[in-house]
Amino acid sequence: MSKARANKSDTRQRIVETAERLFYAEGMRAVGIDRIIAEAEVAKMSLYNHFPSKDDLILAVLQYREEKFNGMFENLISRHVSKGMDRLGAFFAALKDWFESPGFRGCMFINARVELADAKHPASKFSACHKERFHQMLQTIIEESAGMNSAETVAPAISLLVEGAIVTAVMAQSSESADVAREAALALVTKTKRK
Amino acid sequence: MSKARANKSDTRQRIVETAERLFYAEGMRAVGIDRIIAEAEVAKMSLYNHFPSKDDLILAVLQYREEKFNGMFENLISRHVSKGMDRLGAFFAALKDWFESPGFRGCMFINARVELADAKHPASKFSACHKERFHQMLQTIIEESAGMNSAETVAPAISLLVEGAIVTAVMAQSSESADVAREAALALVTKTKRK
DNA sequence: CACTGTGTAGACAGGTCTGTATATTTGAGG
DNA sequence: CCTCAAATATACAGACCTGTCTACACAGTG
Repeated sequence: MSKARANKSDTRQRIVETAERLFYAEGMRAVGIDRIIAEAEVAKMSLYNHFPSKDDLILAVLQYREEKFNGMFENLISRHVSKGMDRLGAFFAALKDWFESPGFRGCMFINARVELADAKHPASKFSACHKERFHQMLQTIIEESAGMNSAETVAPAISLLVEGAIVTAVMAQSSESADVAREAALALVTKTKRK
Repeated sequence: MSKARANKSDTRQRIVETAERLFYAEGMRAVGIDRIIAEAEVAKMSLYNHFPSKDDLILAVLQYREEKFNGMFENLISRHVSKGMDRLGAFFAALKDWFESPGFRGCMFINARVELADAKHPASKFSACHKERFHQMLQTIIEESAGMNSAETVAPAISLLVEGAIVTAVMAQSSESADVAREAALALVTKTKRK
């Protein structure tokens, strides 16, 4: 009693959540297994029973991160939408919220791709796929503001603006790139519509 | 004789160039000192005589990288300019050339910032400064195509497009983001001029 | 010639890393 | 109550990492 032993397998979940937090904050190469099990309060063998290797854990962490990030981001967007903002404006407002959130250190999937270096690593491939899904989500939002046809032409450019804003927010340690991206995106949308 | 002993200190230069090549290709955490001295054909003590620690070497490598990159990029731009292209168009053509160059793995300064994680690390600070200088250089080019006044307003947006194109080129392993960025940049310039 | 500065070769210390092995404890279901 | 799956604690192997130390080779200069 009282030791609050892990019931069934929230152990796995605790490992993934702890690793996600540490990997995002300090990088996947910088954080070792011993550190993860210490902070997750889990035995090393428990980790290796759930994940054959650190690479497997990394992949699982990114999968978890995608779900968590999507949920968080949709949440931020709806909050702005419910205040009367259109969805594209709400997207950029959410982007800025994210940049200003404590512990912000850029896009974890970009970071993973950079840190792992190897494009063939499963986690690199997953990160590339995440970006495709993210840009698809953004395109859907753009369609509401720009219409189906013009969205197809401006969406790739706006995706670049967003990726650039993320990177620049990290490099310059400032969230103002979100505003620059929003203004440019709106300019592109109105220009395309007018055509 | 004949061993082709290092005359004076091209030793230091050989260390920096080797480290730059390895760091860019595989990451600064992934490449160890032993690997660098082996490929540079240099004794470990020679390295530690020139650089007190690996962090110092990293900083020196980034300084070297900036000069090398600037030279390479200016070179690519002039080649396109001499074929009759305007400087802004030449910039994006050079960007695409870079993306398609063998061994391309994104912006080394972004990569350094991501890998080091610590914003206060000297190499992180240097990387942030490099980005400022790079964007300033880009703004100067934009001024030629858009005029002084409108350049000030569009340059930050075009910088985001360029950063986004770099990241996307890595993630998608494709150079087409350079074309998307160019088209969007031209659209922003013409729209701003018209106003 | 002797001195000095630079590079070389290689061993080594001390830490950290991933992953394994072992032996034990715990809790839930039949 | 007994069994079995899952978690625990801990030690350990073997690799790799940064950085130091020592002893030596060589070239140029006074």
